[in-house]
Amino acid sequence: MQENLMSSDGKAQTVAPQEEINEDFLDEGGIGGNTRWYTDTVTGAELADYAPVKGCMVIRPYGYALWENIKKALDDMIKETGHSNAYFPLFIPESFLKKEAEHVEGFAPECAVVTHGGGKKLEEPLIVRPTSETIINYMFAKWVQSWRDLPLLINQWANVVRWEMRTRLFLRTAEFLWQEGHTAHATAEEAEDEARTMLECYRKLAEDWLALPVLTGEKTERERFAGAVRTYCIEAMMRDGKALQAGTSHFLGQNFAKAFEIKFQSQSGQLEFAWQTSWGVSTRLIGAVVLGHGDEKGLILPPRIAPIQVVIVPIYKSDAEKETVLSSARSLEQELAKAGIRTHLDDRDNYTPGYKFNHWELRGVPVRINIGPKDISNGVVEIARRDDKEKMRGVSREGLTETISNLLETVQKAIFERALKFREENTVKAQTYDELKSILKEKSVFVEVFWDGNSEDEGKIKDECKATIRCLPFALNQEGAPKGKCMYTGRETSRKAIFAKAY
RNA sequence: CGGGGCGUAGCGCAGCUUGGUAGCGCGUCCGUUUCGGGUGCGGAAGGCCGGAGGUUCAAAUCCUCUCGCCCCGACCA
Repeated sequence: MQENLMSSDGKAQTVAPQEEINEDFLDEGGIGGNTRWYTDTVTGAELADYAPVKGCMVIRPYGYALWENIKKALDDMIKETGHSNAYFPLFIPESFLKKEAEHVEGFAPECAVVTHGGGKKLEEPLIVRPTSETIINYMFAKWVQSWRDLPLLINQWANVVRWEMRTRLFLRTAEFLWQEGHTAHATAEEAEDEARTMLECYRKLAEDWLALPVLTGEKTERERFAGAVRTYCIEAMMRDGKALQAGTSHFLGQNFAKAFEIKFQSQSGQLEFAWQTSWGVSTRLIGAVVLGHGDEKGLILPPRIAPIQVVIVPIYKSDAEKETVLSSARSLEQELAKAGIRTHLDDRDNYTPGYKFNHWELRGVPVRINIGPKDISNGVVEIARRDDKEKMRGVSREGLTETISNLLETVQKAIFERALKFREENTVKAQTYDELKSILKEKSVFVEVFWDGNSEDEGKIKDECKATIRCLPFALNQEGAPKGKCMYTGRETSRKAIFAKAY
């Protein structure tokens, strides 16, 4: 915080503790270097607060508004691609989870189990859903008889619970909000297409709305969803060079269909198991926005999802000035709101303008308009951008709505470009394992390598470098991609992987 | 589960070594002054010192036991 004063005893005195965030942000690239910054920013900006239950958080109104905007954007895409929303229960019979071998192995350790209800011990314990494949597929089996019932395209917005050892606000909490899509298809090809289509929705959500460039690709066996045949993902780079998985889409093959007997009679009269997918993104996306764009002053929100896109700060001295300025500010506020711009007028009279500047910067509001007596007499306003801290004085009040709405677009693009440039500058290639090791020892980056190793090799590398294969990017694994030597095994391969430290 | 840290006013902390019944900053409330980058001044409210035992004339402080949270590792969206 730039306003920290050093008192005589050398202790930092904070001017406004509740607004404070740490400065050690980008300098500490290494693991956990910005932990404090992250927590302070999330709580300081009032996105979330710690709940009385370990690992749980309260999503505060400002954070929830952000989630609602993200949710709306994605929900529209989910519906445009033909899916319907539904809701399945929180409780799942324990026996359901056990039906798919890999699935139970993957999730059992982190499940919360309800053993009592109504003062009595339950005959069969209930699992609090960690994900809903089992209960949804149980229902699918009842609903699917014929090829005419397919495809079945369902999505639900829900909360899920995973008993995590180590939690962090938004990034990993015991309970989180998400969307989980579950579909059943007549053919493998169709299910595969579905998985890819939804991954593409996630890419658009991340890039067009959250302004976060992502790598799309496939997970290796080691990182695959428990019960899936193939797992696809979008991976984003945070401002400290670490990777964050921002969404996943799974081709489930017939694994769950067989476990839950989702069978249909095909056009040729054969009884066949359905082919399935599932896909999800969560409130973790909020963490991605915070860590993907934030700076030493706090959040930087992409205009398209920002709960408040424009904040107006009135400046005045006397009561007479106050009247004039506020009435001008109010009419400006209405003008912008009418144009569909999410605008807030900060007319609190118990805070000074300087205080408000910092307040809204911490909260990441993309554009601020300062309006004072001098501006009014000149028919102008002052505009300040959050992303590059640029100030534009004397901007004509005439046509301001259009100016602002263009500016919001500009900012949206600018922060995407900034994030993209950052990722490109922090992506390097390695030819050998030694190279990989020394690169990752230096700093957190994406490392592109030829890869022909197996899960065991991957495990060893994780132990030694703390880094994992984030994905096998589609872009680097196209038909006819060049061949090279696997950095680990030395075998010739055309497969390329991205290694990185991850959240 | 292992390692580390912390529980004292709404928030951030001091006090604990050397026991004597609690203090600072910010915030809050009232008044006044200010307002173009975290205004200044004056006044006020607010705390069974995480919990339970013990030692003592006396415990925030010493001892034992507990509970909780945060951070770091093993698991994960």
